[in-house]
Amino acid sequence: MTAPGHPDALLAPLNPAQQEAVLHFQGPALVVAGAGSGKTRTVVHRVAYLMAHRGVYPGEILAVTFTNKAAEEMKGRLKALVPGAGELWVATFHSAALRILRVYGEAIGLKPGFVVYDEADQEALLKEVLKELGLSAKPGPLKALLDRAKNRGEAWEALEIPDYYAGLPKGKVLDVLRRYQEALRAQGALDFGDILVYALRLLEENPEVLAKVRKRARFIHVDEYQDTSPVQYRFARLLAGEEANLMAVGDPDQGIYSFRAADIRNILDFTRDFPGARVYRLEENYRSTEAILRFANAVIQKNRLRLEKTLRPVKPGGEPVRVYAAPEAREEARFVAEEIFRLGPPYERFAVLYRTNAQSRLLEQALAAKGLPYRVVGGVGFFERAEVKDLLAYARLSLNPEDGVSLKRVLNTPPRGIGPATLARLEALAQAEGVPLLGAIRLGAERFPKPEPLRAFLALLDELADLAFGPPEAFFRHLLSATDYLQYLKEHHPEDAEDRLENVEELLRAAKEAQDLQEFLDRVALTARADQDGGRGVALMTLHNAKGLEFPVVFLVGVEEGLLPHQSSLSTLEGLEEERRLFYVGVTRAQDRLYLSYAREREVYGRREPRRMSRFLEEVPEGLYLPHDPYRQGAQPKPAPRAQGAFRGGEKVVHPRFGPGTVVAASGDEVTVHFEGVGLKRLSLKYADLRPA
DNA sequence: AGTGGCGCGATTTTT
DNA sequence: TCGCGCCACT
Repeated sequence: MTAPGHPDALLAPLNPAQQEAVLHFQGPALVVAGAGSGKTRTVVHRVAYLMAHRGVYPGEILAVTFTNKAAEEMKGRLKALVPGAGELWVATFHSAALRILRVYGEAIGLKPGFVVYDEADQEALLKEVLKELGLSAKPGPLKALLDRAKNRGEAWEALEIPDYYAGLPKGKVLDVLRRYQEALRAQGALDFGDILVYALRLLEENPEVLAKVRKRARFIHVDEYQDTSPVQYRFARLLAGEEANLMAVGDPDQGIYSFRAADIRNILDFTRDFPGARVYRLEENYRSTEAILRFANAVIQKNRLRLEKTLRPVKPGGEPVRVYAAPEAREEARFVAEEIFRLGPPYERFAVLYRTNAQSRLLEQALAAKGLPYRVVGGVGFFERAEVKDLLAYARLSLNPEDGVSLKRVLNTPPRGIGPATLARLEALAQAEGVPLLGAIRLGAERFPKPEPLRAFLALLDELADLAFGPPEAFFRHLLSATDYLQYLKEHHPEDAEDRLENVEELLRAAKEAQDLQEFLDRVALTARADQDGGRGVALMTLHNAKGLEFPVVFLVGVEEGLLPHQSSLSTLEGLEEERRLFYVGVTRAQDRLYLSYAREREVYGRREPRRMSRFLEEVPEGLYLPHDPYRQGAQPKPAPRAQGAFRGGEKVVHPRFGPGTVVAASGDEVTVHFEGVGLKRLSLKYADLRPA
């Protein structure tokens, strides 16, 4: 055993390739880390090593993760490993950028109370702009255009827009984009894309700010580097500066965010962009069994745009991958539920992965029908509930009275006699006087024949503004009582008032933990739907949300043409290859057991459509999986749980997870086995699928 | 001001 | 098939 202070303590648990990466000190480095190769572990140990043995202060280290959840996890692991880890800056690109903007944003003209608009707010504002310009077009495609421009850091003019887009001529499209951006600025609001664009501009235009931030980021790690967008790339590169103590970690085979302008060429070209970069390759896979890994390797091999690499299994053997062809989608879902029921608790070990959110419904129904507990990760999020959004809108408005989207949301919620007619008059007044909507309300409170509702509303806002800098919980408590909001919920949503009241309670609980309202709102804005998990039971999620996670048993459903690869991806090779990577990501989430399924018939928009097996599955050599026949398999209780006393001391056995081992002791249902490289494990024969070697 | 009926579009993925 | 927006009606 090595003393904790000794360098070896941080290296000992790692394989040689991981150790090399951990020992990397200065200059650029690329860690090509295959699925399940101990990527996070390596980064965590590298950070710890920098602190413990290279004299780097925690306050000089920045680690960028893909989600807030990943950031929390990394922080937790570091705290357990080294003292002083509390000072580390671990964040997503967006939260890091927002933090910079909160501190230094005034340098580029941002007002202190600026708000962050989420997708729904963004869409609401776009709709307003369209209405204002007298255009009828769908906000969706325009939003996609905005996102693309911002993620790439390009001006509108540089965008490739067809002559007609979203039903509008190109010139009008540009008008909308410009007007939208102007409206954001006027109300002191940033959308998601702006956060990075503004932060980048701030750093580019203000050398003294850049210098300060660089001091907090002398050593930078970027996780999931294959999914960085051009703006994120520039952000990281700018922070890294000449010294370029930048460690990029990722796997080109897992790049699945091109729709967010992520480009796997960022990782493929890393050594060109950062001359002299060292490359470390982690190809040993600790997660999946050999059977799963051989399947995964066969899948990804078909891609052309990639760096050649083959993951090597650490866990030999394993259950064969099973493929179930269901006659139709409901039966597919039933099969999943049945199989989970058969394998039994704990249910946290199961994940059901799918391409589109819409697929979750049948699965939820099937699981519920069997009484199995489940959680949908990243579905309609808590912070997207109407009642929660209402209360948050009041909060944003209290910090930033210019926020028109929030103002309109709460103006008549709960109803207080300021309906559509009044709103129209107010908007006309605002237009005529050239004042913001709130200003028009002030004027209206003087001039309108029925000013009381407006005056009462203004008085409410004043009260709330006074509380906006106090404890968030007190703010919300006052808001609830002043608006009689709970009563409003009970009256207007009698069917599900209980749920909604509970959500309000939950919001109050969350607010209690925040330091102030501003910090609370920022956190809410950047909390991904997938970040709020925590529940128990079978995990249901999209393939995108499954990135970075692992489960003992994985069901990947809807492995069929049109769904995976998705219909919309078929026109380009890049699109198709990204779908294949998505499939690969799903497959490599599985530790011990992997089930794939598809339906021969599925309802699409209420129409029954024939479907067929995904080309990705057809590409895989037949020997790498087993067709699953539920009428033979499912009828039997279990793949032979071994009878008690079936093993004797000294006997050689194989475990699907731990690999080969030797039985040390056996009594009744309990067996103690020594596994090579793992150590002693006590197993229950009822659950462990232990076999004679 | 609030409710109820009807028609149409939606589903790719999300920080 | 379903949820939302729009419109008409009370």
